[in-house]
Amino acid sequence: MAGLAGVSHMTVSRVINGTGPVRPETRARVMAAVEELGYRPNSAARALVTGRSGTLGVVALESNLYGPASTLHGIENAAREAGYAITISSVSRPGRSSIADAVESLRRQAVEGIVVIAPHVTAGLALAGVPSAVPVVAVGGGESAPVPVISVDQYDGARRTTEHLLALGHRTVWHVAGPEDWLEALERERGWRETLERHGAEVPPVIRGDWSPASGYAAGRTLAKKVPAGHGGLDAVFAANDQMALGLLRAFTEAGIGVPGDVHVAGFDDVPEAAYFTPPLTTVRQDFIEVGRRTFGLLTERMGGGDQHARYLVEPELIVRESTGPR
Amino acid sequence: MAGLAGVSHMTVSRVINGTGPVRPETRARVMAAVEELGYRPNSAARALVTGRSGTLGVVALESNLYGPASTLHGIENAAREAGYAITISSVSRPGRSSIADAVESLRRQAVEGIVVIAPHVTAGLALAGVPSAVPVVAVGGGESAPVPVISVDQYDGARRTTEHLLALGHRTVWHVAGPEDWLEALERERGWRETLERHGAEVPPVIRGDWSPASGYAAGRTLAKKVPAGHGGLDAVFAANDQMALGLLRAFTEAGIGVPGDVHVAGFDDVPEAAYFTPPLTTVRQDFIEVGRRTFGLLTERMGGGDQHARYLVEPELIVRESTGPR
DNA sequence: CGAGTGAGTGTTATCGCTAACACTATGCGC
DNA sequence: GCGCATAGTGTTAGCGATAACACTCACTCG
Repeated sequence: MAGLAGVSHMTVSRVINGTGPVRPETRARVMAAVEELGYRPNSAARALVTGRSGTLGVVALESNLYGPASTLHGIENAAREAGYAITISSVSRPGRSSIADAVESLRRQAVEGIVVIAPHVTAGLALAGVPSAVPVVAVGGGESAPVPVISVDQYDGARRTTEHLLALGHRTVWHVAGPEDWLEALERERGWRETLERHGAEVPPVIRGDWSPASGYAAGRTLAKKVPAGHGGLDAVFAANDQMALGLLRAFTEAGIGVPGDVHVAGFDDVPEAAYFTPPLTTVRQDFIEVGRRTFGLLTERMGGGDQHARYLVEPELIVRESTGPR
Repeated sequence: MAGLAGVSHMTVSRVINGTGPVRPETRARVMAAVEELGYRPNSAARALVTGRSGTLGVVALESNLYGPASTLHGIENAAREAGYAITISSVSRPGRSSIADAVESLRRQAVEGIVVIAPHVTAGLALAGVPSAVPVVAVGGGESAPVPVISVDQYDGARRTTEHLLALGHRTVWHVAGPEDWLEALERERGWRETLERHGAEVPPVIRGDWSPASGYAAGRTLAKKVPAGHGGLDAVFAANDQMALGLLRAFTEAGIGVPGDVHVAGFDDVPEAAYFTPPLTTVRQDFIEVGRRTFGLLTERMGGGDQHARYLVEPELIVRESTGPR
């Protein structure tokens, strides 16, 4: 390689990295040789000597859930723009040890920083146990995590939705919550509960689902059976995500309960399908691109020695559609 | 490190990799030192000397589309089980050059093999232009690609669906296709068309969407306007994915056309929501875990010098639900 | 009982690159 | 015309690991 261009390997390095002065004609000769030989610098050797791998690690949940998956895309985007490669360590079942394992395996990959997409309550604990020679930031992670955290303001999204439903004149709002071990589920539930309390509305018992349409469907059947629709009975239901809202809609349809005629329903996430449900679903949109950008920003800051306890909240947006429309 | 354990660095290497004989007590001393120092072998150094990075690259589409995203999970799974790390190079807009770029950037990362999730017609071309010092396999890629290809048998899925609809007594079946530059869309369309022809049914003009619910909705409005429902008019519609089918359902509902009462509708993908659409959707399920496993298998085979032109088809499964149920 | 064997460990070279410094030629200021 | 800066290039060392081989024992075997 250096031979073909008639220069030392050092000059090749300079040309490729754009470091140091090189005479234009020399540069051209080197480039030509690079082209001819299809030369590609060995990233391992470079990483070895510079101590920088140019790679970020992401611990992600292996699921198609809209939120986590979109967050991942947002981060990928930001990292790619900044010239970082991304290696993914996905976790099929989140938990203390699996997250710790994933982080460990990324550290072995010599990543320069780690993003943990950790919507679980256990994630904070897991991160607490991780020695952090490598900078770590969490997305949607626990308050208690000893690392910077970026989240969408789930509480506020739930507050807005609940207030929207109350403003429609309902006595109260039922809630189909997500799993107890998901922070987002807890935050949404808290936002809903405290909003009801603040408005002096009765707080009905929570019905818990697992994010799946099936669990929403089950919740819908329970509600349809237990609570007579309308007239101060079942007026409004806020589901913690759109998939469960879909299950609700299905159950209500089967039970002959009309939406929005008899009941108002709202979801959370604004999946692409939500606008085409029957009826189109009122829901909460989260800006995952922004989340990704912020996350990456915090990570680079952290790599530069920034604050361990930074917190950043992204505001969500309420999207009103027919499912909470006029009757 | 070696000092603390009172051995040479070579013995440490042997303990960590389990190569060569080491006396149990020596091993224990080394392990203790590793533990105490939190020592982690430097992967760059190892990669440099062994020439193996332990990393696979995946070129993926940056989208939440169910198929590609699930395929990615399937591959991650298989790779993780085999102890490979995964680095992702995602492509926001697929095309010849962007795919070539992504492959290039992965090669610079010194990955040992590359999987291209390439549902585009251009992907085959892009791969043709890639010098393959690194083994490459494609998922859902073009027939013409000069690399091994794993796909779900889209043609067969479409055939089964179309035959199912014809068996319900319809004169013909309309088709809402995916974008022309997606191979899967073309295969599904071909399966539909040829099945109609084989049964001597008239082939209505294709309505083309872009996978989105919005495009399905637009298609539904067009159909509802142009073709009177039932009685040898609009009887059955096969949408190339579930999201578009959802749009169809929405449009039909708005137009007062009942499903399955007036029209039968089928989709493709079996997204988790499909069973909870109104009505629950008949669709085609693809086994992405199997696809991932096969893909990884072909890749390792290829890394060992296997056939360049291997092809593997995974059979899909028709899931019948209410949307093509009794009227 | 000497040679051979294999377990257990150390020594050295090397992977491909960049950092650091060394060297040469050219141009500039005074 | 002499020193001195600077452009442009080369030389050398070393990143942290493994491969390959060398070495030392202890033990077996004929």
